[in-house]
Amino acid sequence: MTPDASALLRWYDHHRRALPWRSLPGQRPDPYAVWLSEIMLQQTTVKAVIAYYERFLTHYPTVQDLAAAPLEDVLHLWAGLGYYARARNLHACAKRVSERGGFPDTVEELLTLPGIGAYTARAIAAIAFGRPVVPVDGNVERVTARLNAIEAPLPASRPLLARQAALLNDDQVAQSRPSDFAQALFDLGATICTPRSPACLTCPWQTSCIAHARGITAQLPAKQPRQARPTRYGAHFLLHDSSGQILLRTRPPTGLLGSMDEFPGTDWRSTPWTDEDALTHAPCLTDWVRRGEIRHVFTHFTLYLTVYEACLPDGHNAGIDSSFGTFRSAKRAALPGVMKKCLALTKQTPETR
DNA sequence: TGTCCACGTCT
DNA sequence: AAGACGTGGAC
Repeated sequence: MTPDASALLRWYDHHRRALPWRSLPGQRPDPYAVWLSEIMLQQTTVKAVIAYYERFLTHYPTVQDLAAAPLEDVLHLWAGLGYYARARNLHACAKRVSERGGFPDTVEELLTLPGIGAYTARAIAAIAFGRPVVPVDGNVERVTARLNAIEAPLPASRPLLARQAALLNDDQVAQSRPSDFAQALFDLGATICTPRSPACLTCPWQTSCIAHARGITAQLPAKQPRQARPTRYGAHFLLHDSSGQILLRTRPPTGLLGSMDEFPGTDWRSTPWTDEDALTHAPCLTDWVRRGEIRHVFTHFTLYLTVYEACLPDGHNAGIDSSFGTFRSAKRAALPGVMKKCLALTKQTPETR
């Protein structure tokens, strides 16, 4: 049976989270703000997003401002948030939206924009434009799996979960407040129906939850075990010049860390490097100091990097091949988290960064 | 230390 | 259409 949308909305009216991209009750939301927040929230927690969201809005108050900015600047602002294809798509999407004079207000049209898929199209349509659709994110999947006690493991159960989630909308009350209903589902998943130890005692849908009745809430949704993450190894070289700049290069525009900056280094292979072996890939022959090792976990592999550092005496930077990059300010670079970890191992003082 | 969260989109 | 794609925090 369909759970009671009224009960959820009553709960939401009292317990909604105050988030920077949420307009006050009764206020019309800014589609730009909704879109920006939804792109940032893909695969990323609210806590991590808030500071980035505020900085983006300060730098680019409108979608036209964002569209007019160089991609470099956008990537610099995004650096550290991860999944950098989102930033590249964000910029491309801003240009499209700016050209067409605003965001489209239907799921179908939203789906044609870069970086907007099934979830985000529905989230924007519901939250910004009041379309009666249910965006299905990880929260909603979890709520749905529990409400219906769906024991089949993800990802195979995904289509079924999406169909069940759509049924939540078979309720006049839900359809009368699509924006609040969608956000109420997110908040329920984030604060009550949490992955571990859900707070069923205070859940507005407790009485219609089959998993709760059966006592299997914490085990749902079931997941297919993931395969082990392989390990890779590399070495990177942090070379300072006499003016406090550092040797940096920009990665290729697609693929892993696409268009982001990095310190020159070896490739990332499945066997460790010896110092001797790694140093043959250094940008120049000099007194390299081994600063240590960092560990970084990507989605599909774990990476160990050895970090070497050296300072180039005056007037020696001309001898470095351009394939190793150029001397630039690390502060202004678009450094992904893994490169920031390398930088943190160096001996330089914070103000030189 | 290692596992999970974390579907979200694109190719 | 299965795999690529980051990060940080909870436990």
